[in-house]
Amino acid sequence: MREYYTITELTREFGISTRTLRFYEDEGLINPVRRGRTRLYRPSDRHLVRQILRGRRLGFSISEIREIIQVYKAPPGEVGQLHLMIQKIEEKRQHLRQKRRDLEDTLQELDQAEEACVERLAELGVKT
Amino acid sequence: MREYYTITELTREFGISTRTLRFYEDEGLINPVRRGRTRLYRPSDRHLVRQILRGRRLGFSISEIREIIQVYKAPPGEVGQLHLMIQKIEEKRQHLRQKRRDLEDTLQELDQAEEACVERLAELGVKT
DNA sequence: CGATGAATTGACTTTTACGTAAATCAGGTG
DNA sequence: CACCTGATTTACGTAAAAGTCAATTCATCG
Repeated sequence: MREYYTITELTREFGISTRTLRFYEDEGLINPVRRGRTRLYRPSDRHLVRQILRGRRLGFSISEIREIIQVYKAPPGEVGQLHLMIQKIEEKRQHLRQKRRDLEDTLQELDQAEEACVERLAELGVKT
Repeated sequence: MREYYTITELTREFGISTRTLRFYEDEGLINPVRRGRTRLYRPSDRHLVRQILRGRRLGFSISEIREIIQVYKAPPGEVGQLHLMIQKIEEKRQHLRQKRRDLEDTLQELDQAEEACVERLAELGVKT
């Protein structure tokens, strides 16, 4: 496992622009270290980027992604904070479960649509 | 089952604004009938709205939602079109499967995060 | 040493998905 | 009829998430 990645390496790996990476940094989602002014991304930063993009694909906003990322970090030291955190996590899970329902419903309707197409083809005497 | 719904009925049912419904109409996603200038939504329109909102929650853009909705409609009459349609459907399914992977991965990381919290609580001598 | 190519910062622009305001209209009610 | 309520149209505004462009800096290779 490499120690550092450059910004362009990550843009290529993930198919995003440097602007996007810097934007996520401005938004406080990642914190690459610097050598001079140049950003160096650690494996942990790289993994964060992966998580961010996952959130993006799932339609979460930057601030929602920020909240999810908070959760991934080391657990807090105080008992009250820990309970709050667990509560937050459950909340996130609810959102994801809603999305999963939406997803399964959509998949099912796609199946139905395909079936209709296949039937129509059969009616037209096309062999499948 | 009701024959028609007014625009405000739908806004209340789905928790969206009239602006949003009219916007979706401008975008060609729905086509309520009219009595005079007033929009009347049929059960089929209502179902479309439900599908649109599902797509929205999953992070699809309007044009992606438009494509998905196309697929839900009655299958085309021509063989070539039918094959194209089936191809499109498979494509959509791929996108949804990607989202499902993202979703499961995120859920798993949330589980890990929660476990870390619980362990930390245990270390602090808090009974669960 | 000079040029070349990657990286940075900052400012401005764009696209998407609506929000909001103003003016108008239709239809029921007292 | 005056009025109110709910709907419509038109037009402009806006926040989020980047894209784009320009000016600079910096390292390093020949």
